Amino acid sequence: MKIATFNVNGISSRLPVLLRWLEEKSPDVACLQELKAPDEKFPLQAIEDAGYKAIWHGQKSWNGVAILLKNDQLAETQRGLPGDDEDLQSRYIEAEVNGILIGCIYLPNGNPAPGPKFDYKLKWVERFTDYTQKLMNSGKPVILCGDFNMIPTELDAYKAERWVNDALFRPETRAAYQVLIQQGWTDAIRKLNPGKIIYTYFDFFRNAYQRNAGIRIDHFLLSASVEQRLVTGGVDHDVRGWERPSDHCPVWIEVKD
DNA sequence: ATGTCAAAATCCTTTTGA
Repeated sequence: MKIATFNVNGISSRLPVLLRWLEEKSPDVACLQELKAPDEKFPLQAIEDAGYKAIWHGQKSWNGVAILLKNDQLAETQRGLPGDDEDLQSRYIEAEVNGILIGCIYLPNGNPAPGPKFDYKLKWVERFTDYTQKLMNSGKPVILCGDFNMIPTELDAYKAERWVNDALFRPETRAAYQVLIQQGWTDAIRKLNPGKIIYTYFDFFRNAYQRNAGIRIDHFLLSASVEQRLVTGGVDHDVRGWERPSDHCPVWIEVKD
């Protein structure tokens, strides 16, 4: 089973890229982030025409997440991150596929930092970490994937020293990432490529993609039983070079059935 | 400090978030 994550950066404006990517790479499961569209604007017909069923949690202008499954209906297990009824931002959706819980995450960016957005990010991660501990304790096979907006280590940023004051790489963010990982999750892409420079995001400024000046913020975190089934994985780097692309590359893994 | 992109509001330019 091939599972992918892709921050599409606006599902309406990037629909041609999304459809071409589904056609060319044909993941079984696709977790999408930053739909930037309300529920009623989700392009269900185009996605069904491409051979996928979908669940989605939209939001006007910002955020929004979805999970697509090839040829089959999805069994949704969670919509919205639990733990705060006042948080209305659409940043989490989860489904069970072939016995694996798949959580699709769009973690807050948090810039500018410090400030209220950074405070929200740290609170969100804390709430997320409470929830993922429950998932871990359940003993089920779990995959957490998406745009984490967290640069794990210096290896994961071009000129990391320039990111130290950014919400994606501040000490508080890295510490929160470590707390999460230490619950027992495996960073699949790093596990497959120890020591290798891999980027999943290239901003639109200053030809970042052409200069390979990126960061690695789109992740797959696996519970132990899924890690044992991990076959391979990668980054669809070329997609970032397509016409009118997202600023993120799709990332994917394959696990044994 | 800068840069790009797309969408919404301030409404055909400017502001915003990323």
